[in-house]
Amino acid sequence: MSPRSKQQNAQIKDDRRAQILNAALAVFARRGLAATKIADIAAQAGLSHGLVYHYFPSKEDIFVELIRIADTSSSSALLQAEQMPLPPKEKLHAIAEMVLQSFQTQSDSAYMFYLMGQAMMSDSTPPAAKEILARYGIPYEVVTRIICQGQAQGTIAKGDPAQLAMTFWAAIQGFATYQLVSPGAMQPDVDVLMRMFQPKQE
Amino acid sequence: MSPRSKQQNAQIKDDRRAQILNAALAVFARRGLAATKIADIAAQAGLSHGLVYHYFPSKEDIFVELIRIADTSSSSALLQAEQMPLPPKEKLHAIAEMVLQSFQTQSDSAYMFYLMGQAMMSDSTPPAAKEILARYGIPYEVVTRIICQGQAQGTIAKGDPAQLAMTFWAAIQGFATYQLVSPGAMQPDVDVLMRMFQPKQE
DNA sequence: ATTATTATTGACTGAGATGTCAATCATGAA
DNA sequence: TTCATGATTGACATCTCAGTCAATAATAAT
Repeated sequence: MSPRSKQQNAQIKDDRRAQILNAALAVFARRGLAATKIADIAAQAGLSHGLVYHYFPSKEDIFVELIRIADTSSSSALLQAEQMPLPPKEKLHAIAEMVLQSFQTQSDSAYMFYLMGQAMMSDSTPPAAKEILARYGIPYEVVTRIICQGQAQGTIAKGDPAQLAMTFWAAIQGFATYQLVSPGAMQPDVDVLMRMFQPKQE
Repeated sequence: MSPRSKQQNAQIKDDRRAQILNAALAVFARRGLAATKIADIAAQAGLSHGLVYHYFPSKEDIFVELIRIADTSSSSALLQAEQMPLPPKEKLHAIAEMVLQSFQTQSDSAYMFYLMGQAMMSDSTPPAAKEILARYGIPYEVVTRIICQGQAQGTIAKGDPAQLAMTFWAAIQGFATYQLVSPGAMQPDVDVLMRMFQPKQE
């Protein structure tokens, strides 16, 4: 009666969805949402453009899904990092290292980062994605909290914690961009970045 | 015989060109090249879309012209800054302040910065723009030179100067993005940025 | 083999954007 | 006023691409 089992079909579906999302991430990051044709995504994924519509209702929906994934995965990674049993300064160091490392090893990560930046900037970002991004603040908040703790114990420089956190992420955002422009050209040095938090020495 | 003098026509032409370029800069930065319709630029500039074609052969040509302007103006600003009679560290400080200040006062500047980043990243950047960008390295080289001088006299931390320069510009690139996402929300602190160059203290 | 089910394809349609162009408007010289 | 020049407009032809859909391929149960 049934040619393929439910499970088999579900498996194929999941595989194809992942395949399409992966292809779309690379193409979106490199061309931007508007410049990307469904045919580009299909080609990158190695299937017909009709099939893409079998799995996603539209180009925008793929984009929104990617933003959703980037949001949840980065938020959970940061919340998890916050739990590490380390003093504040070392925790920031570990976070920076983790993020920069991920830019090198899995290019997915730098793509995701860049995609978020793109989506936040652009007026042509789909509203559904804008909504997710409006709520997006976990990584920012985590870093702010850690900075506050470090300041309380004097291991991190004084100054508005939110501003320091913003500077931290702005620099990392810049690194992600750099990494995509010149892949593998130069590994940013975490220690240099961490000097931003160096308290005045007397 | 002549209804308007050559000069008057030249004046109008220059004005319109500038008007269109200004409008295009704002729209390109916010939407990206592909998502921008000629009609958007025309609307922003307050004229018909037909007229845009009277002044520029295509959307891409406008884009390339903007990249050319960004290239020459930023290069000359940096070369000029290099000539300031200041010790290396203070020179870097002055450059950072100049750039960050310009993000606040004339939003043109942040737009230009972001546009360059976008153009470097994107696969859909017109080849002519890519060529300009391939040669683009003056700001980078200037900062590298200043860092070398500072390292020679011990006022700037040791480490690969090119890498430090990259980190410097990556952070500033991040600030430009931040500034466009949340205009006026938070002024990045130049001193925080400058700590990246702080040599180890004993 | 047959068949039911679902994945997969690619020709097709319609929306919308680009780039063209004939007609119109604005201006200052004559 | 009239006229010549060039700026300016908006309707139009053309093209590209998003999204649809009827037809086909693949598969495993029967």
